[in-house]
Amino acid sequence: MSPQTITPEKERLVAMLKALSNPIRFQIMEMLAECQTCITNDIVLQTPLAQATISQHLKVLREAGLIQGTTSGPATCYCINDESIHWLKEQIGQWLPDCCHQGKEHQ
Amino acid sequence: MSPQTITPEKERLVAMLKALSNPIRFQIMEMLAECQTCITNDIVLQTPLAQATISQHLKVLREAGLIQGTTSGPATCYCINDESIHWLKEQIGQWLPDCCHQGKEHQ
DNA sequence: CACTTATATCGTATATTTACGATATAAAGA
DNA sequence: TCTTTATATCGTAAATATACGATATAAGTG
Repeated sequence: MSPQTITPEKERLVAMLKALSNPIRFQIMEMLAECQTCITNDIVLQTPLAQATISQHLKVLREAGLIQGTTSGPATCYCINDESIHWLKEQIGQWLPDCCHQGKEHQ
Repeated sequence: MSPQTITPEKERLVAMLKALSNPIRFQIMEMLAECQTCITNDIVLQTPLAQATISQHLKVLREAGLIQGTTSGPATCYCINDESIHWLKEQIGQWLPDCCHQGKEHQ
């Protein structure tokens, strides 16, 4: 299989990168990493954006598998999907192994 | 400094992720990793897209610092910017250190 | 049962991205 | 110099992404 063949794994990776490539969503991930679990409104209050906008961004992150939401009363508790972050790091770590002398002159 | 503060480093990282979050551009990176150096037309021939479109994608990758282009006669030779890939891997590897038990139960 | 709180979704306006044909530029060969 | 080859850029159309107000839903509270 040619290196540039599109596999479901690569599709998943590109979808994750797309979700993370928006500055607001990237920050939401960092907020969630810091607070462990927080509800939509906690995030809304930490940004200048409208609730509807944040809810939409959370949906994108959820659909990329990067976060999980569980209903708790009227609120939704969001937290990072640790497995997906681990998978992402592994994929990026292994990506383009030939091109950048990894683990040789660096680290 | 709060974890979710936007630093120039984070901006650079998000810009790289954005450039990589397009399937065509992701594939171009893999093509370049395989062939080491190739000209625009080599890439055009490996995709169903028009030359103008590929040239535009190459510009995005170049502006994100992910690839470098050097003029060689009428052609432009592109290659991956190894330093930037190394930096990207390092950043992702260090990202969200608290959230995903990295290096403990896995690897 | 109102009322508050928290959220998701709908409809929509605007901005950005993506793709392409046409065209300009630049180098090399006949 | 004319032609070919390789590329970048311009203008533009179509598709997506982004943001917001309005609204619907759902769970508690008095």
